[in-house]
Amino acid sequence: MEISKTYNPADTESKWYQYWLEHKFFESKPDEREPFTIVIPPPNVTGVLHMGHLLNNTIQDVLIRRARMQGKNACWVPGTDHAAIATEAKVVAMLKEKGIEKKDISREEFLKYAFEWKEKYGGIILHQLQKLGASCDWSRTRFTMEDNLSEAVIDAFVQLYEKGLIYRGIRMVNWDPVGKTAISDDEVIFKENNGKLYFVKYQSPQGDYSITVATVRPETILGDTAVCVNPHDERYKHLVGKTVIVPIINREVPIIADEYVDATFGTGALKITPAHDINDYEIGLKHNLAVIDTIADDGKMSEACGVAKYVGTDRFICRKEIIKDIKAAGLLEKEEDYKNQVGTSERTGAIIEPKLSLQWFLKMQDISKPALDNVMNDTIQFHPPKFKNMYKSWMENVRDWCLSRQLWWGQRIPAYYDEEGNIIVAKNLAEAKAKYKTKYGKSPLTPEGGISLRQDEDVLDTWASSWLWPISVFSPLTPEEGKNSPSKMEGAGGRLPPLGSGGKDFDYYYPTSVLVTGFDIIFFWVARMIMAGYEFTGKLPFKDVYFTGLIRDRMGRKMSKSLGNSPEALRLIELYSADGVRFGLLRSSAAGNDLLFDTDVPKSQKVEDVAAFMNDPKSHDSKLCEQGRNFANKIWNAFRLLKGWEVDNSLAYQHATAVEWIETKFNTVFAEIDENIAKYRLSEALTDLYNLFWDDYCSWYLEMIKPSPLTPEGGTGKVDATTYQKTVEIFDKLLRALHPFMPFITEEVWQNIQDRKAGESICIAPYPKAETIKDATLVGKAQLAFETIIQIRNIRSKKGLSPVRDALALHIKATDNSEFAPFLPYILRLANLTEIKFSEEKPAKALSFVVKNYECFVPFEENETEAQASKADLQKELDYARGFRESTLKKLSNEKFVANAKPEVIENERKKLADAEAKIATLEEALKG
RNA sequence: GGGUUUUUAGCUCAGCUGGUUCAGAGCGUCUGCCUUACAAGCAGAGGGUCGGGGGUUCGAAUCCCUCAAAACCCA
Repeated sequence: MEISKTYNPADTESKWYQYWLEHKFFESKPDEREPFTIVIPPPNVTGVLHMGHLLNNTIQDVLIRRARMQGKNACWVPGTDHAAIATEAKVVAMLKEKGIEKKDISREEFLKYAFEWKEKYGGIILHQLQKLGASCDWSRTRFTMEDNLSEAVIDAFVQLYEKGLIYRGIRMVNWDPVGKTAISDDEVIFKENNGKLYFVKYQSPQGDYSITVATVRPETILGDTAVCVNPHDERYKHLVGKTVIVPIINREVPIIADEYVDATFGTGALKITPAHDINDYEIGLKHNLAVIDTIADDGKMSEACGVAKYVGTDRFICRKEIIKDIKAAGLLEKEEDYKNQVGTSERTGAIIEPKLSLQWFLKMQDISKPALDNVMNDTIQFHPPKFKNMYKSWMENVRDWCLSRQLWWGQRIPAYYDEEGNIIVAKNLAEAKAKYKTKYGKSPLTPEGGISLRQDEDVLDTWASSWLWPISVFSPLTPEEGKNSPSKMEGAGGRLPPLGSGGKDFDYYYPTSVLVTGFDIIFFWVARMIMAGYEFTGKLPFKDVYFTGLIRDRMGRKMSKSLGNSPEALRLIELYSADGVRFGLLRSSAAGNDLLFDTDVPKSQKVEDVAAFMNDPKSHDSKLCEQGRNFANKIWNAFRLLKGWEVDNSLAYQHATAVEWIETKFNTVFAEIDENIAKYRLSEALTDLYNLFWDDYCSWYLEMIKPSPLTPEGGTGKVDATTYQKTVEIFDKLLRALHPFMPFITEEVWQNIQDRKAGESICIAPYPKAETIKDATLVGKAQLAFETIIQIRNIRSKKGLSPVRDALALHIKATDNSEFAPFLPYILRLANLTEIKFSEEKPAKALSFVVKNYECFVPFEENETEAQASKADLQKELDYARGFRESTLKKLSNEKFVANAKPEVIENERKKLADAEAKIATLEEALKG
């Protein structure tokens, strides 16, 4: 059968993925083996696969595939999160297209649409992961809004409330006026903004004095309830305690003094708007100021702003209007350009309005304690450890977590209110009623006899689902299983039952082995999962956390939708194959370090430029991925080569030396690879494998043993059976070692390089182990042979000789050939020599070079200039060797060095000195002639 | 403003407990090859006194101090 000259990944990849699924290689059930568990960082259900997912999931796949091959019970749980704000926004937009307004339909109807939307689009990203080769157990796919997982979220809320850790209160929150919901501090992204600083004059009631304040938000003037100065500010001391009139609304407010005010900023006088600035709010509390909320939920001015013509105007339009009016009133002193940081919503991009609102909060003080301690003492290990610092500073200053969101898509807060506003927190209405009765001694009835309990309208933050993910994904799939679970009965760690989970899966898989995620969600998610782990199970959720860096474009910018600078993941896979893309990403990403991806970027962020970029076939060219694709092709061709050989059983075993050398090399390098993976240095491990396969196995080993074509000079064109079998064995081992990194090409070749039984697969074949090395001197001897070969090739290159046609001879000045002996046939062959002669004589006309301490000659007629040049090369080498000898000598003659350095270091120096001296002698000898 | 990190070849980055097998890799560059596995390839070559300065040490890309530049996190 003719085998294609280049590897065609597209068909191969889908074929083998299908095969893996059919044979259920990725499915895991608890058994007696050691588990190795990873839960996927659930991608957003609205999302499509982006570069970050590609990197992150490739890493997880490498770890899980390796564990599976090592015989562990590998379980990788996939799933998605419900992404409250993002999904709700998508569903609202979809409804709008259908002509339906959210406000016109009921909560139940909305949720029906939302689930329909999720069914239709929510699985896209998981499907895309399959293209990447992700070996998830798809039968375990979970979703944060499904019943079991939702139940866990509600359980958690009730438990925490009962422990007194959850409270409801009016607090300043980050209000997203587009999403019309509160969001957490972590979801606010600060962006630089070119604004203006307005200097506005506030006059006294009688007009006998005035004070000028500087503000970037003049529209909030309407909510001002004080002007504040620094108590030490001499300019204003005499005014403290007096009042001024707020422009436009003519409200009389006090001038107060507070250390908070920076006297050097602006005019040193600060207007105080407690309803719309967190710092002003704090000052307001301290000084008992009134709070006037002048901006409505949608970001437009509310009735409370007190000026009829502004009501209903957007806050930014109002800003312009009000400045006009202030100017007209002669109260605007000046305006200056000013750069400041403006908070925007991560999900909707809207500018955040700090706003007072009634929300549910989780007290973080106590719950964060074990989560901090167990990371600092390395019970949970961060890779790389530098992220411990960042984690520590956040955890030590952690603020209470605003849990509620003013949305419908999410788990509805299980809090119930009666007519007087009493609160009952319970899993469901029935339990709430029962609890109510116990607490108040009566049923919560309305005067008409109906049930008066009304459930909170809000839902919980999505992270309140995600933080339970490593626990809740192992919840029983059927209620029956849950009932019989010992954990469910007794509770893990002697605590409360683990949140609607428990069961044999939980007991077996939890804690999970490792979490792989981007460091950008270290606070959102990682920290909270650790908290939840200790709080609800008494155990850590995972032992290791591997943080990936961010993927940036070639200009160093973060890849983002708005910049349009992110290549399409699936297109990259089409262009370079999944193996190629995996290779490209892994090869260049050290743990925790950002990765500059090398595809092109759009000319600008204009829609048409981004579109042109996406349509340009060259826009997705990537050298990184190309290298991966080329590597797959190299493997493919090594396979073709081996397949093309004819085995002759009558031949004796010819290549014992080469085989033993490559085995030694494999074992040496593989020990390093193992160590690198254990330390999560996947990039280094892959580089080692790449070099081992390409340089050692293909470029040296295969060239050594390749049967010479059938020729009159004695080439047989055939290989002996033992060599062939050993060569295939090593190839097989290399494929297995590489499989976790490049699953498809390795499966394809592995299946065809030897006969396989039906249902076999490389993904469950044993992972290689480094074996003990038989002859350690072999690597050194091979090195000597290779250097000799390179020198001769170099001569050919310099003299413009053909590597094939112009055969050369080699004379080595030595009588003892033992160091060369095992590799002589290979030197002869790979350097294309007619003979190798050992003798003390040196030929009259020859080019010379020195390897180790052997003087070598290639008989050759050269003219005077060439001869001079060759001499100069030798002289250069001699100078270097002498310098080298000097530095070693200096060390060894230094008493302090001999006294202080480790014995093996000294020994090594002695050896270096001896080598250098031998080399110098040889070089001097060579130069004499 | 507080904190963390980074600065090594033209570009992007490795370099783990200090010791010339440690000054590396890939890409790019240059030279020569369609040598019957592979031009997605083969064989060679050039290129850096490891940001500046100081210190510790027998010895520093590696540890310490300082300056400069950059990035990120928090406020």
